[in-house]
Amino acid sequence: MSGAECRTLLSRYRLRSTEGRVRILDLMASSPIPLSAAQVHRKLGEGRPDLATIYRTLERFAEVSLVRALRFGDGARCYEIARGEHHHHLVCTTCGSVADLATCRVEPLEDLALHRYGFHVASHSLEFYGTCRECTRRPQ
Amino acid sequence: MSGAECRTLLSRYRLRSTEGRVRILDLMASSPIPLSAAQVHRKLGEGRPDLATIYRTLERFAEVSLVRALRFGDGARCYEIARGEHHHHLVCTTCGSVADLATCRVEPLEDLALHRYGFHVASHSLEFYGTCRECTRRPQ
DNA sequence: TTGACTGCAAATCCTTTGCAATACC
DNA sequence: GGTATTGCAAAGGATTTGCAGTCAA
Repeated sequence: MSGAECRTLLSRYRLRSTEGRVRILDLMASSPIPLSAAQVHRKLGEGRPDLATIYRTLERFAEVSLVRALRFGDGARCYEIARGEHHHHLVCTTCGSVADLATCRVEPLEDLALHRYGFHVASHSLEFYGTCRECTRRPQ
Repeated sequence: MSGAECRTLLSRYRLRSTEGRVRILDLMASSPIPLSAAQVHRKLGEGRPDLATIYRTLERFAEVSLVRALRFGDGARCYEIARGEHHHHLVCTTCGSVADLATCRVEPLEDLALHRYGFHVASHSLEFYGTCRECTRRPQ
């Protein structure tokens, strides 16, 4: 995503286009995997934007649904650019890779929750942990 | 669970039966909802066992599968006594209640992960967030 | 111009660790 | 008695906050 495209997108969401926000949005848009605030900070060179600003910015982006907040089993809060459909993740516990699993078939469980418990599901999180193809092939 | 029962259970798992462990196990066994280390500490009166000991103990219990570790969307690590089958949770974002949803039907997704991505699923986490029956009924 | 945004430093919260004292088996 | 376990204090990491200065609209 070019700088101009980032600025357009930001203004569409009524967010001020600062250089920091453009850099963060650009990075998020080009990252194949979800990133934590610390990872964004590292990838942007530890300089500015400030770590605190990165936290605030990612949170702001999540508020307007520019990004989606995730939380994996290790507790790290991560964000991914909110393109495409809601989906789940395949987290490799060996190499740390994260792949998207497009199809979502948890509706039957949501129906069960409603009919048996009277519980209205607003959202859910579903993540899989295991071993990716490459790590399965690779010896040890 | 009585003190004696706790001690029996602990020794069955080859864990020394200290007073602190008995109190923690007793509490976990009687709690209808998962508890964090801080919650255990509070419920046990802020005294002993020490908070650090509670962290170590819950982690130890999880190692031997006396409890299961969970992590909800807010990031708090919680533990629940490991009785019964693997299951998922209905977390009410209004009142904070947590109910168990017994049935688990995510195998089709695990099959998909394997066949389409070559990803071997070892475990998964699935939690639902929404509004429980009581909070739905209750005005505001 | 002015309110949104940022940097910096400090504060919070959650969790872990080192170590000497203690309690269990 | 020997070792696992504990308490206490301190360290560590992630995240938030206060505040004054800065910048986009």
